[in-house]
Amino acid sequence: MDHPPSRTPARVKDRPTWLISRTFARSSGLLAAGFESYGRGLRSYHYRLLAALDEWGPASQADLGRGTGIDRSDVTAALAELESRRLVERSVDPEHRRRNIVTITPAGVQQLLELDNVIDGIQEQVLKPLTNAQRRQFIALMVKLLAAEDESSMG
Amino acid sequence: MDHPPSRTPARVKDRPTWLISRTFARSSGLLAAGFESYGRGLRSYHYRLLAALDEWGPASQADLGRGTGIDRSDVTAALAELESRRLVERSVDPEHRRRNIVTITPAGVQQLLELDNVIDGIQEQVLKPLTNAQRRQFIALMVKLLAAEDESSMG
DNA sequence: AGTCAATGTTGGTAAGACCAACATAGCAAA
DNA sequence: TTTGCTATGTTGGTCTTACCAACATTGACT
Repeated sequence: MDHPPSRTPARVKDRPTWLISRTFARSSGLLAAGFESYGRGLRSYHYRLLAALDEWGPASQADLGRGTGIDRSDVTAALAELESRRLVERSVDPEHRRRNIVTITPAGVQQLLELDNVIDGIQEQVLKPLTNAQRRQFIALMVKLLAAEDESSMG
Repeated sequence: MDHPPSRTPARVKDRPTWLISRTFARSSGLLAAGFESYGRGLRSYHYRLLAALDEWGPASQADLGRGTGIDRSDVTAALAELESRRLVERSVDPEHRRRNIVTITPAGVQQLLELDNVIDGIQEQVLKPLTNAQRRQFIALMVKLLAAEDESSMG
């Protein structure tokens, strides 16, 4: 899943960028293991797309891409896989025949709920070393760290 | 560099694993931009290897791999690039002719110092939204989060 | 001497995040 | 209305990080 260094150079090991990358490696390793075991071959793109469809209702592929931050071409590929598993349906928008309307199916909703459970369990594993107060702090700090990004992407 | 989602599904956006992945995207984006502008074509593998050589002295490729957490095959490739830039030298270990002894050159040390400056500047950019106290908290929380991993990799 | 582990190398894979180019569809300005 | 721009979905790439498998060679242990 991940080969952590056994010592790590001193100039590297306390730098925030390094800690962030190790934290990400740990988190994404656990996530990958979870998808591997319980995700039926789906990955994070699929999960994000199912979640977006469930929460925002039917949407075009371009809108899904913009909403989830996934590139149009990757949306196409991921939706093809979801469609082949009958988790979503694609139909041509009658008002704009170039556009597809993507809808989540009942089976897709079911799959999404299962993935929700798996992913919730992984949050717990990732944060296990922290107390509840520390978890809240950690989350709040990341939200603050990312607020600038959100603002800039609004414009 | 990174296409942040414009909305992000609710079930995704507050999960720690998501925040961690966005934080990493931001951090590694800034890092990549820094390497792009000032790194003369080097990337993080090169930096980690130079740092390891500078701090621990000459080492075999296998030791470098274990010490830095970089796979043997990736060490080979990265060292070849460093060698072609005369930032490291490789010579056969007389006591074990299968093994290479890798040494950082003065030019390599020089390059490492330049990269140090670039990377230090990026720490500042990454943490900019946080106060000093928050930065310390954030770092401490990640260290705690990763402590378990370090223990397990010792055994 | 024979087996086994370590070393460096080649070549491959996978996910995530990108980009360029294309045909088609609709819109808007000329 | 024709021309030109933009949006859409699709195909087919690239790149980085992180892996794994296989191989010949080398040395060490039995």
